[in-house]
Amino acid sequence: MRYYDVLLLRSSAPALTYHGEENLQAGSIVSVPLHTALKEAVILRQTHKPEFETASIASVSERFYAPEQIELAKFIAEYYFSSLGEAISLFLPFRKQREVNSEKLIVNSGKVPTLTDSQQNAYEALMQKDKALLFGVTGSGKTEIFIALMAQMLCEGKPSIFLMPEISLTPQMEKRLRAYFGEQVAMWHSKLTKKKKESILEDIYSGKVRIVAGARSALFVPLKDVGLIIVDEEHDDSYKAMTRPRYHARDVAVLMGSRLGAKVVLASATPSVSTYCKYDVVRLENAYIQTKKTYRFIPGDSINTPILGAIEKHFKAKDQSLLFLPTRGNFKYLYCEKCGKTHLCPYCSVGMALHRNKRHLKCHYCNFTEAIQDTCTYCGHQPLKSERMGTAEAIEVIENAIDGITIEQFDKDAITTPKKLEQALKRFESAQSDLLLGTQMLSKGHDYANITLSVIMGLDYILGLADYRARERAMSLLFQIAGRSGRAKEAEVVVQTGDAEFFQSYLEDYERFIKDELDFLKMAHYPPFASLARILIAHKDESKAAKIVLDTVTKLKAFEEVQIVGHGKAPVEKIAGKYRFAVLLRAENRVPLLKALHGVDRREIEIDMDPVEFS
DNA sequence: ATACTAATATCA
DNA sequence: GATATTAGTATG
Repeated sequence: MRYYDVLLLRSSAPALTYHGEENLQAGSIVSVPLHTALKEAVILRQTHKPEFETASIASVSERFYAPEQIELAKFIAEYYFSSLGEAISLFLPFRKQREVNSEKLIVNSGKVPTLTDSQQNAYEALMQKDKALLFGVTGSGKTEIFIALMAQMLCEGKPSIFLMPEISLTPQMEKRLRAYFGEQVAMWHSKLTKKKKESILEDIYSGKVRIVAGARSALFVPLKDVGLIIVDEEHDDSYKAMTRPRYHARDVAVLMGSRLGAKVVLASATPSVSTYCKYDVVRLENAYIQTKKTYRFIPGDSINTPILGAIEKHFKAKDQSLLFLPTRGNFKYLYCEKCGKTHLCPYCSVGMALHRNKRHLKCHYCNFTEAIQDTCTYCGHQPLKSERMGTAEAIEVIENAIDGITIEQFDKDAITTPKKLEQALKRFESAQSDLLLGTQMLSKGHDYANITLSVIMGLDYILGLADYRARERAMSLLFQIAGRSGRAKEAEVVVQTGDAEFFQSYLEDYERFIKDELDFLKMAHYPPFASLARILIAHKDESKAAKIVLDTVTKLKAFEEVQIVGHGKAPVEKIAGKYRFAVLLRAENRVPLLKALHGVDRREIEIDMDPVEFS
């Protein structure tokens, strides 16, 4: 009889011991009885007979996790503070080879995109490196480079993984990939039906599918001998998982690349400051002649005369426009109408959130609390404002002001399905609507060839968020949205902000912004010059939650290298009857931070390593 | 994670 | 005193 430590899939339980007759390898997927039901589990290791009675393994699946998958899961579990069972469950297992390789011919449609000189240069530079950041503006032709790289990998007999944010809303990438790789491409995301997933897995196992493109979960498909992992739009926060394991797909992709010997290409027109700092940069010069863009900066925080005037002018000229408005978050911030600046925490350089019911301002990092301010610290203007407009209101205001204009609402409320997305885009492309008005969704993926006017509102709001990357987020958004327009025609970009100077100074050079921002982050001790972790506590009993916080903080105080930036009630104090608390930690190096956190009792807390969300 | 067990609250 | 609800903990 053999004894095995097994991990229950999707469970936070520790490894449990079962027995069986068969000689099983680590990674084998089995079915084991627990209490009354059978559960899926993975063999972790063989072990000796324990003191207690063991139950017998019920059955052995023909699927298994490869040793590399288990090793990666171990890293993820340790770094992101999940159980190993939860971490291994991210991966999709391999299947035992049924018969000897049938027809294992490497087929490519043969088509390869013709690269321009600058694309060719970038391609060659990327071929030289194990990992790199491909930095190129929207429309510089990154996709052709990706395709050329994937085609080259196929020639070498190696499959590729292509990650992009929000797959369900980007069907055009599928079209482009299919044009070159046909049936060898599969699109993968978590919302696929079980049946669809099984059919794709079948195609992966058989070797028919050799390129998997999709959202962050596509990183974990069972492709053998992966040669290339591309992370497109690498700056996008949706690569960070918000449920356990709270991994960052971009960072895991880099790790995976080095463990598996795969090339990793991170790409963006507005790369994250951290990525730019950490990896070699391959610049992609502009391939096409950009049409002229004229920027105009206007003050204010609502749909005012200059904005209405601009929209009306383009509408009258039978041209199309786009208007961006950030999604209204849960929190309000005090900002100055005149200079656009948000009232910041004196200790953390992030926006102080307005808690109106409590009649105070609070820093979501360190919990510093002060009275609601009335006067702008920067210019002395008063009073400070907090109300901002939403999409629905904006549409109403514009419809009332401009006779006969048709507005397409382009946000999470209106675009709920891929079908609705397609219809909305179709209406706009066929000029049935004049103005595309929406949120962040506008900045993702789609090009709007005929737009002659982009209006960008609410950047001051983004700038004022309780987030150390608020400036980066605002700047990236401006570049992303401005980049959507002016493809075919000359375009005007109207930017509403009280801090025109800040944005204006970087308009021609995102890279210069990154460099300046790195200086700021270094001074303020934020990533990539420090490591952050957030502890979340939720408990039905408020005093108990507070006690857990205190116990945790007390324990952490013993670690000199770990700074407790702040702790207290979470920005949203109660969700689903549970009182929430949060602790923000910082350390110059991640290792002591990880060490400290592995030392505290983790049963009643959740640890969010490298957090991107602070509210 | 989930099911079981102990502890505690609720009810007639 | 019996039963419902909740909290705590072991699961193999």
